[in-house]
Amino acid sequence: MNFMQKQDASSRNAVRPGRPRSVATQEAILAASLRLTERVGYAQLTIEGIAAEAGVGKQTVYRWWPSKAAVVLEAFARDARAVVKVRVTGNLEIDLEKFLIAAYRRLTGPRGVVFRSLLSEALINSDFAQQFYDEYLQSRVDDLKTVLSSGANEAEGFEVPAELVEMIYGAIWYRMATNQKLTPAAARQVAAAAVNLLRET
Amino acid sequence: MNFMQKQDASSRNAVRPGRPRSVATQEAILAASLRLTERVGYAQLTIEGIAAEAGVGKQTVYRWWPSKAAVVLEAFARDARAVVKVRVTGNLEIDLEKFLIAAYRRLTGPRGVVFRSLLSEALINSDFAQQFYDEYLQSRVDDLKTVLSSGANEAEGFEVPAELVEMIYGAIWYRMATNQKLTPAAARQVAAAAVNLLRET
Amino acid sequence: MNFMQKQDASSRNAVRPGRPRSVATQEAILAASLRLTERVGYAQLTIEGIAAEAGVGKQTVYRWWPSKAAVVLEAFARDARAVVKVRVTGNLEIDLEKFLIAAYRRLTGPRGVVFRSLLSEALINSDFAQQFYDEYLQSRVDDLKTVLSSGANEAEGFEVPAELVEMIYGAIWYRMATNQKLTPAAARQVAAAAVNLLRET
Amino acid sequence: MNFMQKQDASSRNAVRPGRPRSVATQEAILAASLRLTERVGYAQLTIEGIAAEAGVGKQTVYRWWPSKAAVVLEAFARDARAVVKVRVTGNLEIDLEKFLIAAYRRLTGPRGVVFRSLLSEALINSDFAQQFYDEYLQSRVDDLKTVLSSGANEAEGFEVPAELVEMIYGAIWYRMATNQKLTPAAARQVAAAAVNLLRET
DNA sequence: CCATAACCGAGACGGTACGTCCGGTCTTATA
DNA sequence: TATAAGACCGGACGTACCGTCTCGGTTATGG
Repeated sequence: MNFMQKQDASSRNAVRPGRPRSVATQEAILAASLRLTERVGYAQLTIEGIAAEAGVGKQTVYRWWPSKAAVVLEAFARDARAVVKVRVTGNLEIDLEKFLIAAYRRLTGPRGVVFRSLLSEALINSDFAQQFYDEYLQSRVDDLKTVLSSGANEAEGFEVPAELVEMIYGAIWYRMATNQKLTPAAARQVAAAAVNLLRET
Repeated sequence: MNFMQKQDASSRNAVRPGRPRSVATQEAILAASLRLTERVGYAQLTIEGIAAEAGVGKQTVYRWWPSKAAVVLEAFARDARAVVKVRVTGNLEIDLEKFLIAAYRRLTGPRGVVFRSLLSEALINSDFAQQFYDEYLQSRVDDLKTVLSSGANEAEGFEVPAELVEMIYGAIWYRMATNQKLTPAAARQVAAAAVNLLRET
Repeated sequence: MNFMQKQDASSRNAVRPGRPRSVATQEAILAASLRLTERVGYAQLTIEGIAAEAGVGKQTVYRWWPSKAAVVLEAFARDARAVVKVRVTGNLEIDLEKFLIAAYRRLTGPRGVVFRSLLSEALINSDFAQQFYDEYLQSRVDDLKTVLSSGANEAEGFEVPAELVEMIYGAIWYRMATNQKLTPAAARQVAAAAVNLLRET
Repeated sequence: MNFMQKQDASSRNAVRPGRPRSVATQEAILAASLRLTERVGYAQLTIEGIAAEAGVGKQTVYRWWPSKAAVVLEAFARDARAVVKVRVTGNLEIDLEKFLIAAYRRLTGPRGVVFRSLLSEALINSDFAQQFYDEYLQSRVDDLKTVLSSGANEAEGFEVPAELVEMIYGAIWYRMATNQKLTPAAARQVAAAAVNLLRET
């Protein structure tokens, strides 16, 4: 769960001597990392800056996270857990379109900047890519698969083809890296294509 | 064309006073930037390192490129121009599969590291995203469209749907950012899905 | 006192949060600056070189001193405080001659190189000239005045004429800037002239 | 004579093939070096700046002078040759006072900045110290000796004591390096002291 | 009158140091 | 033991000049 942090939950939750970890401080750091990423951009984001923004010592950040990417990932994933929702009605066309439009919209605006930052890091740091997948992307993939397989509930043991997920989410990332807006229209086109592909199978 | 450089082609080609730019130096820098990116990774790549590797003064790098991303992009794009080829036989299934397998293979191995670096930068720097598209990606998109539209030559004025390109190339980028190998099998699955979608239209 | 440093004594001696300044580091820097000035000369002296010689980060030098001149002045003045001594017997001729011969000798040899450096800087930087006077020269002027006025103790309220000090010390600086050795003979001649002038008054 | 320049007069005056040295350029460089020294100070003076100010290529400066100190010295000495004058009436008190007041005044104002620069350089560069003496100071010393010995014309073979020159000019340099104004009053006091010393002998 | 040669402006080049920023570690006092 | 503060060593930033070089072009002498 907390493998992004230097000490995992089990050892932290055990009763230990000394002053306990400050939850308020931890949350100040996570909030500051989101705020700063959105304000100045990931390249300009520094651990020093996060600490200052959170009103915290640098050491305190280093004690719990190994890098700025780890801090931002935890902050982003925690935020997503509270936000992302899946509704399935049984009508694949409508469900998928709604799901994708929501996803495209979520990634427009401030949080999109943070997401691009994480994706950017994942591309050049394979350890982080794994953490990014486990901490955040896995859940989104599960969400998508839930939607995609809801229309195929008659066929037991149906498995969503991997390349379909790759192509649907990949299409978002393509637009992100090519300066194109994540419009509802774009979402709709991808949704329609995905439905076509799924019917084919 | 050369807008990645601080001075564009027209003014550089004009007869100007002073010692002319050294071609050997320029090529040493570009070669060094590829070599170093592959060796130490983009995050560890520094202008200072490029200069040292090329046996060149730092200022000389700064004189012609504004950032490490710009150097690497020019080196990568120049290299790609010499390497990427498109063959069209008229058989869409086979042509597309061959095209994608070649693309997947090219992005495995050293050059893939460089490509990820550029993609990584494009995600957090929209100016660079534009340059990346203009200098490199545009051509790849044209290549793909050439292949995709070759099977539809009967229908005049046929236009490849934008989301198709997004989904095909996006699928590659998805695998890149999630630590998955770019296998020929993965390429084949995407190719097959793309053919299905194209037949549908 | 410590106005050569970026933070003055009062605020530094107060209990402040954070890791305190390292005395060992400070002394390594001062020692290195003398060593290097004597070895390579003031023009070739660099902050970078001082830091390297002291085994210290560049920033640590910049944190406490604003320029190489300031470092060298503090090192030189601190050293002088431990070395310069005045003996007064009441016999003006002998006292002055001894005093000047000692001064001439001290400024021959390695420390002379450092002194010339400071003088050189003072001539083209009037802020530094003030600091040089306050931190170092003032004491030497007092020493000289002590010697000069010791023979005139009968006359209460006797004041050494300013131009006398200027001419005595100026004679040293003249020889320094004209490649002439600071010989005991030269010291003796100036001492004799000074005694004559003083008797006249 | 011209040993400050890289090529001496004999070889330059000899008839040689090729385009001859441009006098206008040479004078533009000398004038620019004085102007810039007075404007920005010796520490901020650069060969590059001199070339730009003179509207000249850097190489042209380096072709004729080995360092910025050499340029400034030639410019300053040439200027002084046209300015400094000695008048001797036979009245030592008055002659010396007038001579020193003029010297003090000359070194106040812009040219004083240049003189301090040369003195500053001479203190840390003994080769330059020699050139400074030969090119400029020697003449001033001769001037001073002319004045000092004019009152002693009855005594044949009279030699001005070296330490007297050192003390008189040294007194000026002392004031320069200690941020004190070169006032006529200061000149008068030194003149009076010098006369006393001379009468003594 | 044209070849040869040196000069000149411009500016690229390999370097060195600048003064700053930040990374990651450490050492204080305090909680 | 955690924390805020901040000093520490180290490495890279992007810039300024150094002194050298290589262009096109200019101005002399001499064959």
